[in-house]
Amino acid sequence: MGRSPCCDERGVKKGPWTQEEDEKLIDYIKNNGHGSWRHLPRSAGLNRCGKSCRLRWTNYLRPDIKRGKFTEEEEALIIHLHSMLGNKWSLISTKLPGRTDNEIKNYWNTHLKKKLLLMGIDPVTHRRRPDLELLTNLPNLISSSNSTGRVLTNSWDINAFQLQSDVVQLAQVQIMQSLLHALMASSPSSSSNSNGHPHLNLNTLLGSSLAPLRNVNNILEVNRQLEAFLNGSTAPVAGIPQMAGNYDPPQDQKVGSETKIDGINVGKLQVMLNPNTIHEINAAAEATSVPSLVPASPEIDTTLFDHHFFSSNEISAANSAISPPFHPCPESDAQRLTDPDAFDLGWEDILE
DNA sequence: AACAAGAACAACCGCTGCAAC
DNA sequence: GGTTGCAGCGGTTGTTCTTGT
Repeated sequence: MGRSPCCDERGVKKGPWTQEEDEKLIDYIKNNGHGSWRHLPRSAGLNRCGKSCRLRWTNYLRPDIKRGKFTEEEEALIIHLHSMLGNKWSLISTKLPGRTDNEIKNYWNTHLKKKLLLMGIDPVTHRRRPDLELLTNLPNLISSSNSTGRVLTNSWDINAFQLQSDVVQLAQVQIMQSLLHALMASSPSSSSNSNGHPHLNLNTLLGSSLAPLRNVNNILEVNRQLEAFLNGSTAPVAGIPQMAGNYDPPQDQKVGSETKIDGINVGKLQVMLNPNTIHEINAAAEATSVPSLVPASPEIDTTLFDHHFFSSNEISAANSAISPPFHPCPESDAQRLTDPDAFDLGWEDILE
């Protein structure tokens, strides 16, 4: 039943196009039009599938294609249109003459997405995300926190890091809060992943009954537990349930040298606190508790469609094309947060 | 100069919607 | 109404280029 994909044809060439192939295709279409893409390759003397010919023509060989860098105006327009349409690249490309959907899609994925993230804007929702802002600045924050050139050792060695700014501390507190708040929503899970690597399940580590971290004291305890965990020590800390299972890190992963799990320097994640600012941080942390979850994609609202760019017909067509509309929360994500089996985070996951 | 890592880009793959039969 | 063929779309992958060490 069904048809075989055109590209299943045996002996059909794949991969980059040669100049000779390009010329053949251009000549043929100039003289005959593309007609049926399926039959074009044979007629044009090309050993390619029709789909490949169509893609090559529409994305690169068409005479009306505009090459070169995107202008700032085009960038702004893409962002604007994406905020209204989502990943409807073909629709977006109709508003950028000479640009193909593929080109816009690639440009979005390689440039614009990162640009928005750096601005602290969620590229999916186009809303401001304070947590993202902080996370994307994490490398800078960490490097500034490590600017003294020494390896972080004792998190409660309060006087050890005088150069660390309060801003960095607050950022780290917020990051930890965000991460842990999410982790708290899950139940404990196994202590190793499918690769057999030990996994640091913070929920297990802290105990599921622990209230969400809302003040620095709790974060200090987390930090203490982390170090105990990394040192292979399971000595309980007052008020915090003992973690299940032991993790004995290799000698070169002990805290005090380069503390690593799966090659990632987790020591850098530790939260340093200056006692002089504890009260301020506490207050700030309280005020900047974990932002409420933002839907993975916004609900589409046709009233937002800019009539400067779209006719009424296009608006209704776009609206029907976006089917189903944006999902408030992907099921997989929701499951990740509630299903104890599905929720098995390693540091790589967290850092990602 | 050599190599590795990351970025950018081109092309492919699988799916969907639509029209013809 | 079901099947088939086709074009188009969006996600993903593979290759090439660039930059840093």
